[in-house]
Amino acid sequence: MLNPSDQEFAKSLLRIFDNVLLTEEKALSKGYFSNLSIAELHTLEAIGPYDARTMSETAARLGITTGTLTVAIDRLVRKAYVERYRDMKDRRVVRIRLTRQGKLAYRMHAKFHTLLVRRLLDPLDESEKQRLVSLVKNIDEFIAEQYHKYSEEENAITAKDSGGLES
Amino acid sequence: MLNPSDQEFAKSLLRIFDNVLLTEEKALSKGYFSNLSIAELHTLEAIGPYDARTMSETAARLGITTGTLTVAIDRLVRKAYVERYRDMKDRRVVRIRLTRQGKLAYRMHAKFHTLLVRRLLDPLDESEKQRLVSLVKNIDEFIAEQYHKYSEEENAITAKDSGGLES
DNA sequence: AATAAATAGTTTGATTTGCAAACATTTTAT
DNA sequence: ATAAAATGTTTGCAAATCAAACTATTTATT
Repeated sequence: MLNPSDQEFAKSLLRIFDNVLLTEEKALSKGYFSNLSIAELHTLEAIGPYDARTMSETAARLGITTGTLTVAIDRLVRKAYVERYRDMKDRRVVRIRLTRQGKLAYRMHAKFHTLLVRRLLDPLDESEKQRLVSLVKNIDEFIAEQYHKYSEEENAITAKDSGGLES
Repeated sequence: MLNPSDQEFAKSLLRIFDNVLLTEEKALSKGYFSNLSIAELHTLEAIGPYDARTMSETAARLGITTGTLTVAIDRLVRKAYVERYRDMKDRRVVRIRLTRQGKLAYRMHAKFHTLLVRRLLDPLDESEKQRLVSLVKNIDEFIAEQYHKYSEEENAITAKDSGGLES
Protein backbone atom coordinates (compact mmCIF):
# COMPACT_ATOMS: atom_id res chain seq x y z
CA MET A 1 0.00 0.00 0.00
CA LEU A 2 2.75 2.43 0.89
CA ASN A 3 0.05 4.83 1.94
CA PRO A 4 1.92 7.52 3.81
CA SER A 5 4.50 8.16 1.13
CA ASP A 6 2.21 8.08 -1.90
CA GLN A 7 1.76 11.79 -1.75
CA GLU A 8 5.46 12.34 -1.26
CA PHE A 9 6.29 10.06 -4.14
CA ALA A 10 3.81 11.76 -6.44
CA LYS A 11 5.42 15.06 -5.67
CA SER A 12 8.91 13.76 -6.37
CA LEU A 13 7.76 12.28 -9.63
CA LEU A 14 6.11 15.46 -10.79
CA ARG A 15 9.06 17.55 -9.70
CA ILE A 16 11.29 15.40 -11.87
CA PHE A 17 9.26 16.21 -14.93
CA ASP A 18 9.42 19.88 -14.16
CA ASN A 19 13.13 19.71 -13.52
CA VAL A 20 13.90 17.89 -16.73
CA LEU A 21 11.97 20.44 -18.68
CA LEU A 22 13.65 23.29 -16.84
CA THR A 23 17.08 21.83 -17.44
CA GLU A 24 16.35 21.50 -21.09
CA GLU A 25 14.93 25.00 -21.35
CA LYS A 26 17.91 26.35 -19.48
CA ALA A 27 20.25 24.66 -21.90
CA LEU A 28 18.24 26.03 -24.78
CA SER A 29 18.29 29.58 -23.51
CA LYS A 30 22.07 29.35 -23.29
CA GLY A 31 22.31 29.05 -27.02
CA TYR A 32 22.81 25.33 -27.29
CA PHE A 33 20.82 24.24 -30.31
CA SER A 34 21.03 27.70 -31.78
CA ASN A 35 17.75 29.54 -31.91
CA LEU A 36 15.32 26.69 -31.42
CA SER A 37 12.60 26.46 -28.81
CA ILE A 38 11.70 23.23 -27.08
CA ALA A 39 8.56 22.93 -29.15
CA GLU A 40 10.59 23.38 -32.29
CA LEU A 41 13.07 20.72 -31.21
CA HIS A 42 10.19 18.39 -30.52
CA THR A 43 8.99 19.03 -34.02
CA LEU A 44 12.39 18.20 -35.48
CA GLU A 45 12.36 15.08 -33.33
CA ALA A 46 8.95 14.06 -34.62
CA ILE A 47 10.05 14.50 -38.21
CA GLY A 48 13.14 12.44 -37.54
CA PRO A 49 16.47 12.47 -39.34
CA TYR A 50 15.68 10.02 -42.11
CA ASP A 51 12.52 9.96 -44.19
CA ALA A 52 10.28 12.80 -45.20
CA ARG A 53 6.95 12.82 -43.36
CA THR A 54 3.53 14.17 -44.09
CA MET A 55 1.99 17.01 -42.13
CA SER A 56 -0.82 14.99 -40.59
CA GLU A 57 1.49 12.16 -39.63
CA THR A 58 3.78 14.58 -37.85
CA ALA A 59 0.96 16.50 -36.22
CA ALA A 60 -0.46 13.25 -34.89
CA ARG A 61 2.92 12.29 -33.46
CA LEU A 62 3.11 15.61 -31.71
CA GLY A 63 -0.49 15.55 -30.60
CA ILE A 64 -1.28 18.90 -32.19
CA THR A 65 -3.55 19.97 -35.03
CA THR A 66 -2.25 20.35 -38.56
CA GLY A 67 -3.13 24.02 -38.35
CA THR A 68 -0.70 24.45 -35.52
CA LEU A 69 1.92 22.44 -37.33
CA THR A 70 1.57 24.52 -40.48
CA VAL A 71 2.55 27.61 -38.54
CA ALA A 72 5.41 25.83 -36.80
CA ILE A 73 6.75 24.48 -40.09
CA ASP A 74 6.52 27.93 -41.66
CA ARG A 75 8.96 29.14 -39.06
CA LEU A 76 11.25 26.12 -39.29
CA VAL A 77 11.41 26.50 -43.05
CA ARG A 78 12.22 30.17 -42.64
CA LYS A 79 14.97 29.25 -40.21
CA ALA A 80 16.21 26.63 -42.68
CA TYR A 81 15.81 23.56 -40.46
CA VAL A 82 13.10 21.99 -42.57
CA GLU A 83 12.24 21.60 -46.24
CA ARG A 84 8.67 21.39 -47.46
CA TYR A 85 7.39 20.12 -50.78
CA ARG A 86 4.26 18.60 -52.26
CA ASP A 87 4.02 14.90 -52.86
CA MET A 88 4.08 14.08 -56.56
CA LYS A 89 1.76 11.10 -56.35
CA ASP A 90 -0.93 12.61 -54.16
CA ARG A 91 -0.78 16.33 -54.61
CA ARG A 92 -2.85 17.01 -51.49
CA VAL A 93 -0.11 15.87 -49.20
CA VAL A 94 2.82 17.99 -48.14
CA ARG A 95 6.06 16.34 -47.19
CA ILE A 96 8.51 17.76 -44.70
CA ARG A 97 12.09 16.75 -44.18
CA LEU A 98 15.05 17.97 -42.12
CA THR A 99 17.68 19.99 -43.92
CA ARG A 100 21.34 19.38 -43.20
CA GLN A 101 21.12 22.01 -40.50
CA GLY A 102 17.98 20.36 -39.15
CA LYS A 103 19.75 17.04 -38.92
CA LEU A 104 22.64 18.67 -37.10
CA ALA A 105 20.29 20.15 -34.51
CA TYR A 106 18.56 16.80 -34.20
CA ARG A 107 21.82 15.05 -33.44
CA MET A 108 22.95 17.69 -30.96
CA HIS A 109 19.70 17.35 -29.09
CA ALA A 110 19.99 13.58 -28.99
CA LYS A 111 23.54 14.00 -27.73
CA PHE A 112 22.30 16.27 -24.99
CA HIS A 113 19.78 13.68 -23.85
CA THR A 114 22.43 11.02 -23.86
CA LEU A 115 24.69 13.22 -21.78
CA LEU A 116 21.94 13.86 -19.26
CA VAL A 117 21.28 10.16 -18.97
CA ARG A 118 24.92 9.24 -18.75
CA ARG A 119 25.38 11.59 -15.83
CA LEU A 120 22.40 9.98 -14.22
CA LEU A 121 23.66 6.44 -14.69
CA ASP A 122 27.32 7.08 -13.94
CA PRO A 123 27.20 6.82 -10.15
CA LEU A 124 25.27 3.55 -10.22
CA ASP A 125 26.85 0.12 -10.31
CA GLU A 126 26.10 -2.27 -13.13
CA SER A 127 23.18 -4.13 -11.54
CA GLU A 128 21.58 -0.91 -10.39
CA LYS A 129 21.80 0.46 -13.89
CA GLN A 130 20.11 -2.58 -15.34
CA ARG A 131 17.41 -2.32 -12.74
CA LEU A 132 16.83 1.34 -13.38
CA VAL A 133 16.61 0.84 -17.11
CA SER A 134 13.99 -1.87 -16.83
CA LEU A 135 12.12 0.15 -14.24
CA VAL A 136 11.94 3.14 -16.50
CA LYS A 137 10.65 0.93 -19.27
CA ASN A 138 7.88 -0.23 -16.96
CA ILE A 139 6.91 3.26 -15.90
CA ASP A 140 6.86 4.28 -19.52
CA GLU A 141 4.49 1.50 -20.49
CA PHE A 142 2.30 2.05 -17.50
CA ILE A 143 1.85 5.72 -18.14
CA ALA A 144 1.27 5.25 -21.84
CA GLU A 145 -1.45 2.81 -20.88
CA GLN A 146 -2.94 5.33 -18.46
CA TYR A 147 -2.95 7.83 -21.25
CA HIS A 148 -4.88 5.52 -23.52
CA LYS A 149 -7.29 4.88 -20.71
CA TYR A 150 -8.07 8.57 -20.51
CA SER A 151 -8.27 8.85 -24.26
CA GLU A 152 -10.80 6.07 -24.59
CA GLU A 153 -12.96 6.88 -21.63
CA GLU A 154 -13.76 9.92 -23.74
CA ASN A 155 -17.08 10.80 -22.20
CA ALA A 156 -17.61 7.90 -19.85
CA ILE A 157 -16.69 9.85 -16.76
CA THR A 158 -18.45 13.07 -16.02
CA ALA A 159 -16.74 14.76 -13.13
CA LYS A 160 -18.54 14.00 -9.91
CA ASP A 161 -17.37 16.82 -7.70
CA SER A 162 -16.86 19.65 -10.13
CA GLY A 163 -19.34 22.39 -9.24
CA GLY A 164 -20.30 25.15 -11.65
CA LEU A 165 -17.81 27.85 -12.43
CA GLU A 166 -17.41 31.07 -14.31
CA SER A 167 -20.46 33.22 -13.78
CA MET B 1 29.04 2.07 -18.99
CA LEU B 2 25.85 0.69 -20.50
CA ASN B 3 26.78 2.42 -23.71
CA PRO B 4 24.48 0.81 -26.22
CA SER B 5 21.29 1.42 -24.29
CA ASP B 6 22.01 5.01 -23.20
CA GLN B 7 20.20 6.32 -26.20
CA GLU B 8 17.32 3.94 -25.66
CA PHE B 9 17.11 4.89 -22.02
CA ALA B 10 17.14 8.58 -22.79
CA LYS B 11 14.26 8.08 -25.14
CA SER B 12 12.27 6.12 -22.59
CA LEU B 13 12.90 8.77 -19.98
CA LEU B 14 11.82 11.59 -22.21
CA ARG B 15 8.80 9.70 -23.41
CA ILE B 16 7.73 9.29 -19.81
CA PHE B 17 7.71 13.00 -19.26
CA ASP B 18 5.68 13.53 -22.38
CA ASN B 19 3.27 10.80 -21.39
CA VAL B 20 2.74 12.14 -17.90
CA LEU B 21 2.01 15.56 -19.27
CA LEU B 22 -0.30 14.12 -21.90
CA THR B 23 -2.15 12.07 -19.32
CA GLU B 24 -2.63 15.08 -17.18
CA GLU B 25 -3.72 17.28 -20.06
CA LYS B 26 -6.09 14.59 -21.23
CA ALA B 27 -7.62 14.41 -17.79
CA LEU B 28 -7.91 18.18 -17.75
CA SER B 29 -9.60 18.38 -21.10
CA LYS B 30 -12.17 15.89 -19.86
CA GLY B 31 -13.41 18.39 -17.35
CA TYR B 32 -11.70 17.06 -14.26
CA PHE B 33 -10.56 20.09 -12.34
CA SER B 34 -13.24 22.19 -13.98
CA ASN B 35 -11.93 24.82 -16.31
CA LEU B 36 -8.28 24.97 -15.26
CA SER B 37 -5.26 24.56 -17.49
CA ILE B 38 -2.11 22.78 -16.38
CA ALA B 39 -0.33 26.08 -15.93
CA GLU B 40 -3.15 27.34 -13.77
CA LEU B 41 -3.08 24.21 -11.65
CA HIS B 42 0.65 24.64 -11.23
CA THR B 43 -0.02 28.12 -10.03
CA LEU B 44 -2.54 26.89 -7.48
CA GLU B 45 0.00 24.30 -6.45
CA ALA B 46 2.70 26.94 -6.01
CA ILE B 47 0.43 29.04 -3.85
CA GLY B 48 -0.44 26.03 -1.76
CA PRO B 49 -3.53 25.37 0.33
CA TYR B 50 -2.44 27.02 3.56
CA ASP B 51 -0.78 30.43 3.84
CA ALA B 52 -1.11 33.43 1.63
CA ARG B 53 1.96 34.06 -0.52
CA THR B 54 3.45 37.09 -2.17
CA MET B 55 3.58 37.53 -5.92
CA SER B 56 7.37 37.41 -6.21
CA GLU B 57 7.63 34.38 -3.96
CA THR B 58 5.13 32.52 -6.10
CA ALA B 59 6.63 33.69 -9.38
CA ALA B 60 10.04 32.47 -8.21
CA ARG B 61 8.59 29.09 -7.30
CA LEU B 62 7.09 28.80 -10.74
CA GLY B 63 10.15 30.13 -12.51
CA ILE B 64 8.21 32.88 -14.27
CA THR B 65 8.33 36.67 -14.07
CA THR B 66 5.98 38.60 -11.84
CA GLY B 67 4.55 40.21 -14.93
CA THR B 68 3.43 36.86 -16.21
CA LEU B 69 2.08 35.89 -12.81
CA THR B 70 0.07 39.10 -12.55
CA VAL B 71 -1.83 38.15 -15.68
CA ALA B 72 -2.29 34.57 -14.52
CA ILE B 73 -3.61 35.70 -11.16
CA ASP B 74 -5.96 38.14 -12.85
CA ARG B 75 -7.55 35.19 -14.54
CA LEU B 76 -7.60 32.99 -11.45
CA VAL B 77 -9.22 35.76 -9.46
CA ARG B 78 -11.81 36.21 -12.19
CA LYS B 79 -12.47 32.46 -12.09
CA ALA B 80 -12.70 32.68 -8.29
CA TYR B 81 -9.88 30.27 -7.44
CA VAL B 82 -7.66 32.91 -5.86
CA GLU B 83 -8.04 35.97 -3.67
CA ARG B 84 -5.68 38.91 -3.89
CA TYR B 85 -5.11 41.67 -1.37
CA ARG B 86 -2.40 44.09 -0.34
CA ASP B 87 -0.26 43.43 2.68
CA MET B 88 -1.04 45.84 5.52
CA LYS B 89 2.47 46.04 6.87
CA ASP B 90 4.36 46.52 3.63
CA ARG B 91 1.94 48.03 1.20
CA ARG B 92 4.10 47.22 -1.80
CA VAL B 93 3.47 43.52 -1.48
CA VAL B 94 0.40 41.75 -2.79
CA ARG B 95 -0.72 38.57 -1.12
CA ILE B 96 -2.54 35.77 -2.91
CA ARG B 97 -4.41 32.93 -1.34
CA LEU B 98 -6.62 30.08 -2.53
CA THR B 99 -10.35 30.50 -2.14
CA ARG B 100 -12.45 27.59 -0.99
CA GLN B 101 -12.91 26.63 -4.62
CA GLY B 102 -9.17 26.96 -5.17
CA LYS B 103 -8.48 24.63 -2.27
CA LEU B 104 -10.96 22.14 -3.65
CA ALA B 105 -9.20 22.14 -7.02
CA TYR B 106 -5.87 21.82 -5.25
CA ARG B 107 -7.02 18.75 -3.37
CA MET B 108 -8.55 17.15 -6.45
CA HIS B 109 -5.33 17.59 -8.33
CA ALA B 110 -3.33 16.09 -5.50
CA LYS B 111 -5.75 13.18 -5.42
CA PHE B 112 -5.25 12.67 -9.13
CA HIS B 113 -1.50 12.49 -8.66
CA THR B 114 -1.88 10.05 -5.84
CA LEU B 115 -4.14 7.89 -7.97
CA LEU B 116 -1.63 7.92 -10.80
CA VAL B 117 1.12 6.89 -8.44
CA ARG B 118 -0.93 4.24 -6.70
CA ARG B 119 -1.66 2.61 -10.03
CA LEU B 120 2.02 2.70 -10.75
CA LEU B 121 3.04 1.17 -7.46
CA ASP B 122 0.24 -1.38 -7.16
CA PRO B 123 1.78 -4.17 -9.21
CA LEU B 124 5.09 -3.99 -7.36
CA ASP B 125 5.92 -5.91 -4.23
CA GLU B 126 6.94 -4.13 -1.07
CA SER B 127 10.70 -4.17 -1.58
CA GLU B 128 10.35 -3.05 -5.17
CA LYS B 129 8.19 -0.17 -4.06
CA GLN B 130 10.73 0.97 -1.55
CA ARG B 131 13.41 0.74 -4.15
CA LEU B 132 11.44 2.72 -6.68
CA VAL B 133 10.68 5.44 -4.19
CA SER B 134 14.31 5.94 -3.28
CA LEU B 135 15.31 5.77 -6.91
CA VAL B 136 12.93 8.52 -7.82
CA LYS B 137 14.30 10.60 -5.01
CA ASN B 138 17.78 10.15 -6.45
CA ILE B 139 16.75 11.07 -9.95
CA ASP B 140 15.02 14.10 -8.58
CA GLU B 141 18.10 15.32 -6.76
CA PHE B 142 20.34 14.58 -9.67
CA ILE B 143 18.29 16.52 -12.12
CA ALA B 144 17.81 19.44 -9.77
CA GLU B 145 21.58 19.57 -9.47
CA GLN B 146 21.95 19.45 -13.24
CA TYR B 147 19.57 22.33 -13.44
CA HIS B 148 21.64 24.40 -11.03
CA LYS B 149 24.71 23.55 -13.02
CA TYR B 150 23.15 25.08 -16.11
CA SER B 151 21.93 28.04 -14.14
CA GLU B 152 25.33 28.87 -12.80
CA GLU B 153 27.39 28.21 -15.87
CA GLU B 154 25.47 31.21 -17.14
CA ASN B 155 27.92 32.33 -19.77
CA ALA B 156 30.75 29.91 -19.23
CA ILE B 157 29.92 27.71 -22.16
CA THR B 158 29.57 29.24 -25.56
CA ALA B 159 28.22 26.65 -27.93
CA LYS B 160 31.05 25.06 -29.88
CA ASP B 161 29.23 23.63 -32.84
CA SER B 162 26.40 26.05 -33.35
CA GLY B 163 26.88 27.74 -36.71
CA GLY B 164 25.16 31.00 -37.69
CA LEU B 165 21.48 30.95 -38.46
CA GLU B 166 18.71 33.13 -39.72
CA SER B 167 20.00 34.98 -42.73
C1' DA C 1 -18.79 11.69 -66.73
C1' DA C 2 -20.79 14.49 -63.09
C1' DT C 3 -21.64 15.20 -58.61
C1' DA C 4 -20.87 14.27 -53.85
C1' DA C 5 -17.96 12.95 -50.13
C1' DA C 6 -13.64 12.46 -48.06
C1' DT C 7 -8.85 13.80 -47.29
C1' DA C 8 -4.78 16.97 -46.69
C1' DG C 9 -3.26 21.34 -45.72
C1' DT C 10 -3.69 26.34 -45.02
C1' DT C 11 -5.70 30.49 -43.24
C1' DT C 12 -8.08 33.18 -39.86
C1' DG C 13 -9.52 34.73 -35.37
C1' DA C 14 -9.18 33.84 -30.82
C1' DT C 15 -6.94 32.52 -26.23
C1' DT C 16 -3.16 31.34 -23.16
C1' DT C 17 1.42 31.69 -21.72
C1' DG C 18 5.44 33.97 -21.58
C1' DC C 19 9.27 37.87 -21.54
C1' DA C 20 11.33 42.46 -21.26
C1' DA C 21 10.99 47.02 -20.40
C1' DA C 22 8.55 51.06 -18.77
C1' DC C 23 5.96 52.52 -15.09
C1' DA C 24 3.74 53.54 -10.24
C1' DT C 25 3.93 52.96 -5.44
C1' DT C 26 6.07 52.17 -1.25
C1' DT C 27 9.95 51.36 1.67
C1' DT C 28 14.78 51.80 2.93
C1' DA C 29 19.36 54.14 2.66
C1' DT C 30 22.23 58.14 2.21
C1' DA D 1 14.94 65.21 1.64
C1' DT D 2 16.66 62.88 -1.94
C1' DA D 3 18.21 58.75 -4.01
C1' DA D 4 18.08 53.89 -4.36
C1' DA D 5 15.86 49.55 -3.90
C1' DA D 6 11.96 46.55 -3.83
C1' DT D 7 7.26 45.02 -5.28
C1' DG D 8 3.78 44.78 -8.52
C1' DT D 9 1.30 46.21 -12.74
C1' DT D 10 0.95 47.52 -17.49
C1' DT D 11 2.24 47.43 -22.22
C1' DG D 12 3.94 45.64 -26.46
C1' DC D 13 5.38 41.68 -28.48
C1' DA D 14 5.94 36.69 -29.80
C1' DA D 15 5.12 31.63 -29.62
C1' DA D 16 1.96 27.96 -29.34
C1' DT D 17 -2.32 26.31 -29.56
C1' DC D 18 -7.31 25.33 -31.14
C1' DA D 19 -11.62 25.46 -33.85
C1' DA D 20 -13.76 26.57 -37.82
C1' DA D 21 -13.82 28.20 -42.49
C1' DC D 22 -11.59 27.52 -46.62
C1' DT D 23 -8.87 25.53 -50.94
C1' DA D 24 -7.23 21.90 -53.62
C1' DT D 25 -7.13 17.21 -54.68
C1' DT D 26 -8.57 12.50 -54.71
C1' DT D 27 -12.02 8.85 -54.24
C1' DA D 28 -16.90 7.17 -54.32
C1' DT D 29 -21.55 7.26 -55.94
C1' DT D 30 -25.04 7.76 -59.11
